[in-house]
Amino acid sequence: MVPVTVRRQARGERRMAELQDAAAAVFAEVGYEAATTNAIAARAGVSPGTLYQFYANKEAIAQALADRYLEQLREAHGSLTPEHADLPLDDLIDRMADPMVAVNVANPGFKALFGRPDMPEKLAIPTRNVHAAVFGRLDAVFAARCPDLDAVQRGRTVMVTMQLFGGLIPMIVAAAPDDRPALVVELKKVLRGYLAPMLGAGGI
Amino acid sequence: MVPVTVRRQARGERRMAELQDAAAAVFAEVGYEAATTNAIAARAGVSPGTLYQFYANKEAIAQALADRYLEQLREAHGSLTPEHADLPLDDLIDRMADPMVAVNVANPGFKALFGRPDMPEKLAIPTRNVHAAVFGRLDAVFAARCPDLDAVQRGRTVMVTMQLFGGLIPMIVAAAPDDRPALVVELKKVLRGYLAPMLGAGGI
DNA sequence: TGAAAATACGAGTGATCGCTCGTGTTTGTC
DNA sequence: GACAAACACGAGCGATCACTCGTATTTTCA
Repeated sequence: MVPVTVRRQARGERRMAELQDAAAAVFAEVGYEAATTNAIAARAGVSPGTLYQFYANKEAIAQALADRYLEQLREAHGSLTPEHADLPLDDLIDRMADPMVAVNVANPGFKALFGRPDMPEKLAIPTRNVHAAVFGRLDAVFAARCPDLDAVQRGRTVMVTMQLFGGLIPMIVAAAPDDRPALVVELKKVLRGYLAPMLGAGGI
Repeated sequence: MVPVTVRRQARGERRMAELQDAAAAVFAEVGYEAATTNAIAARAGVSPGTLYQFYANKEAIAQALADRYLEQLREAHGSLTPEHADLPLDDLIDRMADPMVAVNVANPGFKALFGRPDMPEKLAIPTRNVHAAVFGRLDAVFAARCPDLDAVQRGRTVMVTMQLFGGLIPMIVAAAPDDRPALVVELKKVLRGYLAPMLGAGGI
């Protein structure tokens, strides 16, 4: 029952968004594997059959969610381009960290989709897209800031930087809202301590 | 079919170890959720019924594995105590990082058991034990090194340090063996960059 | 207005998987 | 050698869950 091409009505578009919201909520609560498609449909106030009217299978919903996340990240990172490479390191770190934290806090469901050690292969594809997009951005900025750094070491640095986010952001998201600012400060300390020797003072 | 007290024979002890090995292998390959008890039994060259002769359920095997991990970590961290608090920071970092990396590389199955965002509640218990053990060790060392640091900030520092391991070690384990040394260097750069301002030069 | 397309329903199906149980085999003890 | 306890087997039970399908309703558009 996978409609190859369907002329969606406005109602259909709305349902798809509602189903994505429901999926995000359920994923956030019980994780991806334990989330049942029937629970997602129920959460959206819809029958199981209706869910499958719009999404071919469970993975397809997760992919839609991952794409939405990618979009949000792209927007949020709009102020992080090679042109900003000469800003003081603290500013650069703010422009990396703050949107990342904001998007993750606003979308608790996504922690269930990313950074999982064991993911169905199909889900790994949108995950890699997000990864690649972030990697590309950081790599471009680092390259602009340090043209002399060789590509291999730069790649390692970008990879490690991304893993630092991957390691610390779940902690920040899981923390009580009152505790988050202090943890964000720690995140930035980590980034500054790691990046300062390589990216130098830059700008100022 | 849960034997409350059983006089294990040598054969039984051997089987239990074989089942733990098989579980570690299967967990490493497909992750915890996707691992079937029948697959674990088959991997150990044993029938499903035999598996349940020794372990009450799937969680119980995971717990046994987690306990084994905790034991290995304890041994590996033997040279990290408050008495070593005055060593140069680089030495201290070596004593934290090297055993951590070694144990994780030697036990690829455990990455499926720890650092998961969504874990069955029962499995969270041995996970917390490991967490608490590592936390206690680091906290004691940091406290000995910086008696003036207030407990709240020290706790945050320990927590962040642990998350740094949690974020970077999977990357190191997943990397080709030839690439690992360079990544361990990066891990230590991260730790040094973050901890140096707080833990100071110490010792030397 | 009427028919086609899109949306919606929800009981049901097939497959999977954790776990059991009746039965047979090996090991330890007297 | 005899008896009990531990070990081992593997077909299959019960529950869960992704997904289907026949049918009913709403929307679109000529």
